Parts: sequence; structure tokens; C-alpha cells
Amino acid sequence: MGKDFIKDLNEAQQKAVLAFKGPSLVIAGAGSGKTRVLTYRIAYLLSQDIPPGSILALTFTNKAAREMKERIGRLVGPERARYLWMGTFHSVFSKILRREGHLLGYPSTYTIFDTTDSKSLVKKIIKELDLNDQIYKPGEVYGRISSAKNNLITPQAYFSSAQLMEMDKRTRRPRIADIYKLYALRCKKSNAMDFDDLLLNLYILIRDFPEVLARYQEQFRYILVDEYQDTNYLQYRIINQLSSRYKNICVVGDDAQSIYSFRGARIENILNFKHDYPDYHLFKLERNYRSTRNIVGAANSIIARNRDQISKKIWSKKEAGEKVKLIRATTDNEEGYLIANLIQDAVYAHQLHHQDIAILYRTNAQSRIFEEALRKLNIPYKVYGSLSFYQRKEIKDLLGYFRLTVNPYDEEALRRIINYPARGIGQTTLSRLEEIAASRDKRIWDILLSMDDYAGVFNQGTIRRLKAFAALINGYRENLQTMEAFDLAYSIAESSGIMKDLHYENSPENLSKWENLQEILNGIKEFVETQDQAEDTTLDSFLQSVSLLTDADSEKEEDRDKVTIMTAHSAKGLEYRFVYVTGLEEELFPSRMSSNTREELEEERRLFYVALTRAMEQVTLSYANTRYRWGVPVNSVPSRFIREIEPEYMDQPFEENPDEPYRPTWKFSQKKVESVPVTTEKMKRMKPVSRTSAPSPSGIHFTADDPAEIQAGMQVEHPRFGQGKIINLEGEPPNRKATVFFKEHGQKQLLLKFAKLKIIR
DNA sequence: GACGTTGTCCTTTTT
DNA sequence: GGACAACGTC
Ligand SMILES: Nc1ncnc2c1ncn2[C@@H]1O[C@H](COP(=O)(O)OP(=O)(O)OP(=O)(O)O)[C@@H](O)[C@H]1O
Repeated sequence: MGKDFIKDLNEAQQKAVLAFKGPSLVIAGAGSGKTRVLTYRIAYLLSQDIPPGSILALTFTNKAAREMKERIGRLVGPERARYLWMGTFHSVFSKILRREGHLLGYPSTYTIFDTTDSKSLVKKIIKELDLNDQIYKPGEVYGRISSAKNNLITPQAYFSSAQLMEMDKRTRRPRIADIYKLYALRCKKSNAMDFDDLLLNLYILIRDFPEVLARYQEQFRYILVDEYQDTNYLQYRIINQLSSRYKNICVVGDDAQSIYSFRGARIENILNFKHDYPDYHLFKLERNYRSTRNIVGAANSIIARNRDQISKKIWSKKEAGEKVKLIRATTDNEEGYLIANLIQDAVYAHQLHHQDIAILYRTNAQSRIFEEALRKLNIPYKVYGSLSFYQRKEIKDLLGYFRLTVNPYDEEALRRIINYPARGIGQTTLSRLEEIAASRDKRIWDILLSMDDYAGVFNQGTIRRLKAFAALINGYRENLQTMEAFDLAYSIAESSGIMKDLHYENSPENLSKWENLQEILNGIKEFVETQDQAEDTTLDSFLQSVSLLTDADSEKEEDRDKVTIMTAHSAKGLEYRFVYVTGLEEELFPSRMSSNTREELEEERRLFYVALTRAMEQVTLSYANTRYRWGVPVNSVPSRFIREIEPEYMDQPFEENPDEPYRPTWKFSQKKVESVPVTTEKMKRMKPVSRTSAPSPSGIHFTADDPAEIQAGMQVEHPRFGQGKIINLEGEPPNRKATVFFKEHGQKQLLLKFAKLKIIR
């Protein structure tokens, strides 16, 4: 088989690809082609006739896995790429647990609890234990449980860890261990695993069943891990076990991009590699292929300030390019407005597609401002948010029915839908059901199946309603074996009353919800069609894979060419021609929560480094002097990170106290203060601080398009009226007349030969 | 038990 | 400014 593709790589990269036997560590800075090495290494393995099924490749996101697979498919043919074991730790392990989970007492149809399910269960347990949820905050308790799991601490181990128990005592939460134990028990009773269980259970599986371990060691003779700096202890142990027989393991990473310590990621995993595999090969890549020299220089100057790091050279042969720009805004809203305008201008000036642009920030709450600003200018965008499409209420409701059908012991799903749509089963009934189940060591579903035994406990009507509900779910269950996943899902959506509930009131919100449900159904169809194994085309398999998807993973075709708005964390591994890093203020980026120790601050700095190095051609930084926090304006100070960039890479020197058109000096009272209204006109007059090569605002260098090209439906721009849409055209040239609807100025009739219209799309 | 209104807390970051 | 729990009324 041809392996000419190797010449797509530089010499250092080639070496890392060709050394495919034995342990390899690739450690290199941003944009140096680590992911590319991993991709080509897999392609090379395939070209050496290594069966795809014996290669396990773990990536950080499902999207990265999909793209890598596609790339490999182009290099060595899609047929071979298809059967690779490739995906995130969670998704690959969830598939293994489908097959092997029975050894640990889980059915293959187990439910995956998402964070919301987990927190809601924790909260419930806290209530049941009669603990104060002010002290035992569900989110925090769940965090403790999660980090325990990721450090391989089971409930028993938690109880016997003097250190943990001591710490909980000191924080006046001595009963976290009890909550943890109950939580684990209840998940198990619900036939459910949370995200961390997917890792923990896989570990337990290979620890307690040596024959299973041996089988997977035999199968996965080649193991590759991307973004290794962000693996946690549990992941490390699993990889270590799986690779211990053949030791054909290749990990790639960059300690300077480790940004997930909050979920247990350990840079030490990279450092330990040489101890675990003393005969390892080390590969360093130094040439950055992504960014211009100024961007690489700026990023290097930032990361050099960290004490904890493996020193690395990184250089670019690309042109020097533009320097880093800085935008100062008076308010957060203005920040949104200015960035949106810059984007609009940059698209024209630099021939950008919208997909070449990303806006990054530290917290998800910042997205709203940019969404509004972009929407106003009609710039298409997509948000990679923390709550994905599958977390929306109407979606979770429908999925709740699917979940209950597949696994009726899933109590989170049951609680969610037993009374949606309303069927007269309220809180009182539900509590009683839970009580009965708990007192008899049974599960709610067991009680529902034997309602006749509880004639004395519930009244007639309630019994009838509960029986009807159980019969409904049982009816669906009977079809599990016989019906196709899509048909079953469709019939559930129709007959459960969910669709009807949305049709009942014809509001726009309901219409959009209805469309979302349709999308889920289509999603099932597509899922079934794209599975490689017949055993994976079931509804339970769909549910499992869907709970591990993020927004970025499940992008639709029509969303491709849009500006991406997301956190710096989500941007890891991605690249864009133009990048806007926003909200660079003290207490925000770096976050207030992580400004206490040097270690925390260094991680924030790494995050900033990640953000900068996503850019290929241009970086723009921004901050606002005033930002609304919980509806209250708060003054803010520019981030230290701006100052930390070597001035030679900055467009203009950063002035600590520049002249500002507006700077509130008064103290904010508790009462909500009216924000100073900044009118559109006012904002238009304000110039961004960054001036070099900043494209002129539309209207000054306005060039009209040929009127003959204008057609109905087009988006156009008028020098005075702004953006609008062509509603209608009438008459013959040269007296052709257009009806245009302008967003700001309403409907106008214009003669094309006079109106200077620019076609936007 | 359903539904609407008020009040509280919230913001790191994600599989 | 928004999500969600708690409260009150029908
Ligand atoms: N030898 C090469 N020739 C041309 N382009 C290359 C080469 N190596 C890498 N690139 C390009 O450089 C960019 C960065 O590569 P890649 O994403 O693999 O780097 P990385 O080290 O994984 O980056 P990061 O750690 O920042 O995510 C990509 O656009 C890639 O196509």
C-alpha cells in the first residue's frame, strides 16, 4: 500500500510517525503538528497492514475523532479507517461497557446520567439525609464525588481515607462520604453510570477480571492518546494497564496547554511517561505551522512567565503578519458591539468566511453579549455552550421517555416524565412511591408493576393513573425487540402526548420546540444508518452516544460557515484565521476563583496561551471597563495578561490609564443603577483603540455592486439605511425598482440605478 | 394537584 | 439578567 503521504510531514514529524513500535512520547508546543503526527501515525500503521480493529486512538472530543478518521480515510481509504477504535475516553469505554458491563451487574442498556441527572440525584439524597443544602451544596458535593472517582477512590476507600474525612470535617461537611456511598448505590439501582463511572467501571472491570484485561490487551496492540496533558489519574491507570503487554503506546501533548486540572487532569502523566516506559522514544516538534511569527512570539512571551513548564522552542517560518490588536470598551455591551463590527469589516477586508473566525471568552455567561451584537448585524454565528442541544428541556423530556422505555429503572427519567404531559401524578404521589420503594428495598418501577398490592395506600384514581402510566411504558417496551429504533421513537413521541402538548398552543416557542423534537427523530435515523455494527443500531445505543455529545460534536451542515463563539477551554485543538479573545479583565480572565495561588494563575495563563495560539493570522484582545454581573454594573481592571505580552508583538503600547470617554468613578449602590445609554450613533463614532490597518467602518469605503446582479431574497447593504433584504423586484432595467426591507429603517422602494446597494449574500 | 408569582442565588472551565 | 425553588391561590 502506498505511503507517499509521509512526505506531507517535516523530518521531525516523520521520525515520530515511523517509530511505530514501542512507547513514544511526542511533546511539543501549540500548532506544531502533534495531532497531525498522531493522524499520520495511524495511517502509517494501517499502511503496514495492521488491522484497524487493533488500534485504539483516544481524542479529547468526538469531533476531533471524527475529523481524524476522515483524514485517515482520505490517506489510506475509508474502508480501513472505518473500523478503527477512535473516540473520547468516555465514548470508547461506554461501548466496551455495553459488552462487558454485565460482569459488573449492569445491563447493556444502562443509562448514562449527565451532570444534571447526577446533581439532581445528589440533591435528593441530601434532602433525604435531612442535611442543609446550604452547607452541602449539591454542585460542590457532586464535584467532590467526581474528583474522588477520578482519583480511583471508591466509597469504601473514601471512608477509610483519613485525609479526605479530615478535610470534610474541617469544611464542616462530614457526611459527604455517606452521600457518596448512597449516590453510588442509587446510580447502580437505576442501572445508570455517570460520566466518571464510565472510566471508573472500566478500570474496575480490567482490575477484577484479568481475562477481560488480557483480551483487550490483545485487541488493542496499538494505543494512541491525543492531548495527553489533560488526562487524569484514572485515565492514566487504564491506559497504563491496557498497554502494559505490548507497550505500543504513543502519547502526544503539550504541558503548556494543560487546562483541565479542575477535573483532575495531571501534567505529571506526561512526566511519568519516562518512568513507566524507560525505553521510550522522545520526539520534540519545534516548528509551528499554524500562526504568523507575531502570534507565535506573543504566545511564547506569555508562557515564558510560567515557572512550571518543560522548556520548548517554538518558531514559525510564516510571515511576521499583523501584530496583536487591543480593543478597549467602556461597557460589556460596547465590547460586543465593537467586536461584531470588527468582524463585519474584517470579513469584507480580508475575504474571510465566517467559519474562519472565533470569539473566545472565559465564562459561558459572556456569550449572550456577542450573540446579541452579531444578531444585530446579521452575522451568522454558532455558540458552543455548556448546555448542549440535548440538554434542552423539551429534548430531555422526549429522551426521558426513550430512557425509561429502554431502562425503566432509570429514576431520574421517571421523575422527569411521570407527570409530563400532566396526568395527575403529583409530588405527593411521587414521594409516597419513593417511600414505599425505599422501605421495601425495591425500585419505583417494581412498585408500579404491582399496584394491586398497594390498594390501601393510594386512592382509586391514583392507582388507575399509575397503572395507566406503567402500561404506557410497558407498551413501548414490548416494541423494543420488534420495531426499528426510529419507528419506535416516532411512535413514542406521538403517543406519549409530548407532540400533542406542543401543538396545543401554537406559539413560536412551541414551534421551535417541535422542530427540535423532529431533529432528534431525524438524528436517530441518521445514527442508525451510520453505525458500523448492527448491534449498535438500537435506541439504547443511540441514547448512550447522545449523552456524550457536545454542541461542537453534533454540528449541522448549515451551521458550518458561521462565526464560532465559545469558551477558551472549548477551543482547545481548534484553529481559526482570526481570533478575538475577549473579557480580558482581572477577576474574569484570570478568573477570580483561580487567582489565589501561583499554580492556579499559571493554569489561567496556559488557558490564555491556548486562546492566543488558536489564531492563524490575527489576534484581537478586548476588555471592558464596566461589566454587568448579575444585572449589576461592576468596574473592572484590564487583565495582567495583556501587559504580559512583549510589547513588540502588540499593535500599540498598552496604556494603563488611557483617556477614556466614560469612566464611572462613583460607587455602585445595592440598588440597580441605570446603565448609561450608549446609542448606536454614539458607538459608531467611537473608534477602537487599535488603529493600524483596522478596516474602515462600512459607509466610508463603500463600493456598490452591479444592479443587474441583484435578485429577490438577497441580503444587501445601503450606505445610509444599513442592511436589508430584497423583498421584491419590478420593472425592467434601467428603471428596475426594488422593495427592500431594512432592519433599522423599515421598508423602502428604491430605484436600482440610483440606490448604491452592496450584495452581502 | 395545577399554575402563576415572587424571591434567591448565581459564574469558572467539561466529558 | 436568567434559572429554579418556594410560596400562594384557585
Ligand atoms: N508538516 C506540515 N506541513 C504543513 N502544515 C502542517 C504540517 N504540520 C502541521 N501542519 C498544520 O499546522 C496546523 C497545526 O497542526 P496540529 O493541529 O496538528 O498541531 P497541534 O500541535 O496538534 O496543535 P495544538 O496543540 O495547538 O492543538 C494544522 O493546520 C496543520 O495542518
